[in-house]
Amino acid sequence: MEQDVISAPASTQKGRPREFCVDQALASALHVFWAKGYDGASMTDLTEAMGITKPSLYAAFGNKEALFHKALDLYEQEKLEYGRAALEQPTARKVAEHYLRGAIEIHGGASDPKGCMGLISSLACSPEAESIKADVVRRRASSQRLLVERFERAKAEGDIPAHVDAEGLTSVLYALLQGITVQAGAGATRAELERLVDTSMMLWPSA
Amino acid sequence: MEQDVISAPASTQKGRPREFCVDQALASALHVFWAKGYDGASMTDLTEAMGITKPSLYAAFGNKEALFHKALDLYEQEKLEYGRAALEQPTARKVAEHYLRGAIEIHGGASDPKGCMGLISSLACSPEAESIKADVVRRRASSQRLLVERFERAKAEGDIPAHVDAEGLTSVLYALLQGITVQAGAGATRAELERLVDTSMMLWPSA
DNA sequence: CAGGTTATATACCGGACAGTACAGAAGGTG
DNA sequence: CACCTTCTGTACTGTCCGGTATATAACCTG
Repeated sequence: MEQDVISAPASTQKGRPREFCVDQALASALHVFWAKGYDGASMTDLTEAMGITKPSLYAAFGNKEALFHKALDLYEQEKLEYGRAALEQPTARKVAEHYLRGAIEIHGGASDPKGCMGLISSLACSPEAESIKADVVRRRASSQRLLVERFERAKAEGDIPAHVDAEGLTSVLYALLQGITVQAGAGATRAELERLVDTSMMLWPSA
Repeated sequence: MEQDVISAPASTQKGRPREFCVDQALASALHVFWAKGYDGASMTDLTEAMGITKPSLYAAFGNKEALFHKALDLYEQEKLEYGRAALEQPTARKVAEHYLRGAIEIHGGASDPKGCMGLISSLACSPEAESIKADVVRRRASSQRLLVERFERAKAEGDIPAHVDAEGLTSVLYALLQGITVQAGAGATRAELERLVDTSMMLWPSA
């Protein structure tokens, strides 16, 4: 099996062509998972939003869990871009501010569902969704590690006081981030979220 | 109906006496809702933990939603005590620290489930659980208002700088609180949570 | 055209869900 | 004792869940 190793001659499709766009269907699925969480999103919710039937979904994506992981990949690539961009800001203060303002834009915006897809899907925790939670926690830990390293560098560069704990500061920033997504999901207005961020930045340690 | 208005003479029980303690059953239900959230807790989970059968549960508590609201009452009274106690601390800094350390104790402790029952139950959001979410949000808003008033007083008393936004500061403190419960639920150790709080307190505005 | 391959739609599977009908058991009161 | 009331356990309802068997439709190659 899997032996189209070398000389597949641009293999023209065989059999009936698919009638929907996989990427577009995945984007629709992402929207449903984001709004309802993994457990809350039923196969009926998903197929209706994606505009396909269940057998088509299973043929294209495997099963509900595999679909979720692919949707989470897309979410991380497209929607959590601001987190990667934040790391490249010149100072720790600007890193933090970029994170927090980005969170308002993405998790409190008007076009997409409110809140954080990962948080929503990992807090509920049906027994079967334990691997979902584990995936989310693992991804969060890896991006959190990057932030710790960024703050260590900031200490070395002097834009964070030497007595500050880089890991503690990262946990604080993530807590603020999580609080923003929670409050956005609970119906906080954009103005309220901005006051949260403004006040956070006022507390941020100055060089 | 309901006409035991005046002269019920200490009405001795009529009919077969109940074989379980309602308060104890409610405490068991609280534990299940706390661990699994409203949607995640099935009637089977609840009846098994409470040690009673379904008809007994329905007779004593009404239905699943009514049981949840009663469990949430108990949760607020017993487990969120630290929030009320915090308001009585002499300075704003001590109010905040009491809140955050209390959160570690309750939401990151070893005896009870990790995380916040309200947050877990309100983020999932099945269509039917919308009233659950509304209840949690309403309770949160009312306790948040008390905190704003406490910080306004602190500004008047001078232990918060005058330029600080009391509502913003309250949102920040709640965000930290929510972050603590999220991270506790995701498996953070007590030491990690304490570093989070230590760092938060270092950022807290000094008089 | 026939034959192979892949996608589609309908209709179904066993299981779990919240909630309940019913019969019997346990207590009072005459 | 009979009688009424309330609780208890068993067994059931209808609905929704994730996942699939089956038959047919659409495309290729020969």
